[in-house]
Amino acid sequence: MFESEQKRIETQIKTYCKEHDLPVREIAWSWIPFSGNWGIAASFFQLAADDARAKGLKINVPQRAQEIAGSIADAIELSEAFERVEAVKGYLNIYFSGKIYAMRVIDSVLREKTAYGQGDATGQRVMVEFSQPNTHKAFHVGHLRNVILGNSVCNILAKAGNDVIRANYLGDIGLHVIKWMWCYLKYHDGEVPSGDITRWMGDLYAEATRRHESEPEAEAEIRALFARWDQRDPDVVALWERTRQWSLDGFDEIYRTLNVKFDHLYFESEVEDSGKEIVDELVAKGLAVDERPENPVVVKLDELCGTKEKYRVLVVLRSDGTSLYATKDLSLAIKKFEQFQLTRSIYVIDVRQSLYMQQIFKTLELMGYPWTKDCYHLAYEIVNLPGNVTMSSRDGTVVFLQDLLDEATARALAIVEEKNPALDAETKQSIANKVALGALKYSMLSRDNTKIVTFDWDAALDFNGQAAPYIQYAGVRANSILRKAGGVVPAALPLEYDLTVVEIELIDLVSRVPKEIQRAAAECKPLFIANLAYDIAQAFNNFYRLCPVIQAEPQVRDFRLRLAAASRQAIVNCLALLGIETPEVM
RNA sequence: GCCCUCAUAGCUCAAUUGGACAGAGCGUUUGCUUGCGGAGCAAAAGGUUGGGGAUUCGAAUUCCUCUGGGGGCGCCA
Repeated sequence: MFESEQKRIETQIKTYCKEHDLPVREIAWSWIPFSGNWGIAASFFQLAADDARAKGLKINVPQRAQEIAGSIADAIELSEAFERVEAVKGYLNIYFSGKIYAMRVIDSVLREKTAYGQGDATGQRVMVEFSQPNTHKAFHVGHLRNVILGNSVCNILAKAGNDVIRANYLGDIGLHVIKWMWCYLKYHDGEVPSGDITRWMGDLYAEATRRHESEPEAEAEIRALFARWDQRDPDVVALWERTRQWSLDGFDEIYRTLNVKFDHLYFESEVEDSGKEIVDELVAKGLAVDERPENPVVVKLDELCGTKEKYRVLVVLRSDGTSLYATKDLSLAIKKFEQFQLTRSIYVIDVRQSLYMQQIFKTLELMGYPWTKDCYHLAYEIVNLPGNVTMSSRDGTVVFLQDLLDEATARALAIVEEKNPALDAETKQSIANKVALGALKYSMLSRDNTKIVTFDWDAALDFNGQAAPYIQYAGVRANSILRKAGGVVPAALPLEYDLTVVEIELIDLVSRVPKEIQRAAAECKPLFIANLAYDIAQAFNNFYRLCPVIQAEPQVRDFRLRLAAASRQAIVNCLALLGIETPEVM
């Protein structure tokens, strides 16, 4: 908001240091705590310590830092954008001119609207691969975190100024698909899915797994079917195409419900053949060892890298010549960069794949691809059930996505009925969807990627406290004020009264949106945005309680209307980055 | 055995990336609606940041070590 003025002050400080024989260093600005007034702060401890070291002096650092801050405070000349400067406990605090700052923040939010927070174009093209569901399998709450996180990271990266390609990589072939088809042919031939497609597919997969374990002849039959697939037996291929489509239709439905879109779809089946060529190349280059048919084709990474028990061994092809996950992933990585000229490739995959991802990247590096340094595994922890039980479609310990969504929406709808009985049914349903989905998404995005989420029905369906509905509600309240005031946001106007502390805090938080977006993008952490959205909502509720808007005198009223509109916009923008919609009423 | 990861209020999590008094929600206790929407607000109680050491003017944050959870480690994905 005050970048140019800030630069000028930095120059002044550096000049002062030069003139007074002090070390010159970059100034790291931070916010001033204890809000009430706002501005920027820089500490001088480091500078004081460096100075003492350089001159061989023994000093009390905090005291010396305070002296330096004090004399800089005296020497500095402020433009009218700043109100005052003071030295406190070794910090130099420079307070913005409240009125100018407040106007700038609100004006820019209302001018830019949904684009508020949009960063300058970085020229970077980033592909984010996420979701990666397997066809012929269930889609449960454990898969939800990936989709929600990946989607939000895409939103944030794009908002930060990157050209983002949203990619999905579907596991449409492999042993699990063959197993599914075996069970289908033997026990369900001719059946078609009804109702919830994904669940139907998932149930059949669970049955296949059960039968595979209990029926002695299963193993041989499944292997025979795999062989027919490998020969591209037309009947098997036709069945595969038909059943695969069922899953894809089911996934489309889920993505539509979650409001998630992809720019590009990759299928495992399309990189299988090229993957096998990569394996040949690896063997030819001496990077992989082919000991078939006794052993599979492996890349002995530790031997190649001179490391011990770090990268282990990557198996790239089965001894019978069929492909593995790694076969296809190597090929896919190359395809991505060639196809889209990426500057960065992000894989949103759970933390259990960390070693595997390192192996893939290392192998590609050994093959000589210079872009492997631009590949990044965004690891997140999994969603467990209470008692540290991992969700597993095989063991039937899953919470189905649809069940969760239905339950959440039903509860949200009941509350809307209670709060807003006059609304028409369609509006109520739409609000319930936004609230329920918001609550689920927020609960997964408001904690660090490295933290395990323990799924708990009550926690997932709690609409109170630090949760999306609280934030949405703040936006709705702002909307309500604006509606009552005639639905028109007043044009920009000069600020003619002294702001209260709560207004200042609110404006301060609203002003942080662009910087937090950059920070969240740099670290792929939607958490930062989730926290900020909550802080803004909380500050808005304070404002709502303490600062009358509609009954205020005209000039105050108009400014506060603008502040309410800006607050709502900031909330809407932040929630949008998390993939959460803000309703008009709720 | 090797590697990764987590440990902060009774519970679930934050903490501007090494800075100013470690903050929220839930739960507990006590209050607040002829006032712009109570899915809200205010107050109280709750902490030796798992233990120990090191670096630093300064450590929840970095390093070492120990303890305790979770995960991964040659033909699953």
